Amino acid sequence: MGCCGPVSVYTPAEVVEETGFSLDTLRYYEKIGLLEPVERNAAGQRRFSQEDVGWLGTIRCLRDTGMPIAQMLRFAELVRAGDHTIADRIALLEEHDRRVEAQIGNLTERKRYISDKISYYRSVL
Amino acid sequence: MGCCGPVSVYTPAEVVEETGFSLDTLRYYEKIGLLEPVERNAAGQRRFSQEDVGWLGTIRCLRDTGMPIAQMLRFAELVRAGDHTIADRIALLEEHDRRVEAQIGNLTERKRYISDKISYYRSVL
DNA sequence: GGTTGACCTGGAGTACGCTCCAGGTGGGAT
DNA sequence: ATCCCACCTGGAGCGTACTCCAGGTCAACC
Repeated sequence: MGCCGPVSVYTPAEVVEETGFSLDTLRYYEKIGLLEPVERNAAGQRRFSQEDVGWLGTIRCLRDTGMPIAQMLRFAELVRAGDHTIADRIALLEEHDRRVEAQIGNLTERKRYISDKISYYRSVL
Repeated sequence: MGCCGPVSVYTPAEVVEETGFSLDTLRYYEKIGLLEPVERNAAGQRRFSQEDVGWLGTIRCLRDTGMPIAQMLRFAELVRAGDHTIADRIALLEEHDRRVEAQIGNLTERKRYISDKISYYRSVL
């Protein structure tokens, strides 16, 4: 924020708490470049920025909707490359959005089959 | 069916076509017991029954809604064990049904976040 | 009756996404 | 000062669900 205010910084434990990712997963994400190299304190321990935590929120959303890591990596690269990639980011997210929609449709349909099966079993009892 | 009519029988290729599972997957499912030992012709080649194909349809539905193989195996065992397991089958399917519902809810919520992100990016362009 | 292609088996390998471990350092409360 | 616990690294291991392969057999059509 300002030049003098305390910039919010998170310890690994805090980020685990806030994002729901395990510490191992956070290190893994950093290792593969899904997370940019995280700041360290004098002892070499990670100190995550507010921005890191926000980005992890995005990651969480994409992961939970089934985006493979490889594609998240591509998205991360677009984000890092700057504003001229915004159209590409939109394209990527729109494609993903369509896949999520398809997933929801699929699940909804399959759920009907399961419910029917349950009804059938109930009728047999 | 009758004692003399042709019982419908499917070659591996036909089952692949109808179920969308690969031949390797079908063999794998048989190996782990998700499919009961499939009938063979004189040469040892599989000849799937109508029942097998129907069961594979159920498997497809459960798989596509994210049921792990271990749980499908438990379900398969219940089915094989006979009618006295129907209450257990209902319980299993109901629990799965709730998970599917939760999945749909989750996806729907996440999808909103993604759509919002797209809108944001659009507004920036 | 010869060729092509579907199918067979057992077992190894792959892809993905973490998760765990050993061995070690540093911070911070008492 | 001491102790404990969080954290560090590099690398190995794991769980899930297939997928592929080599080497071989049979069927079916020309």
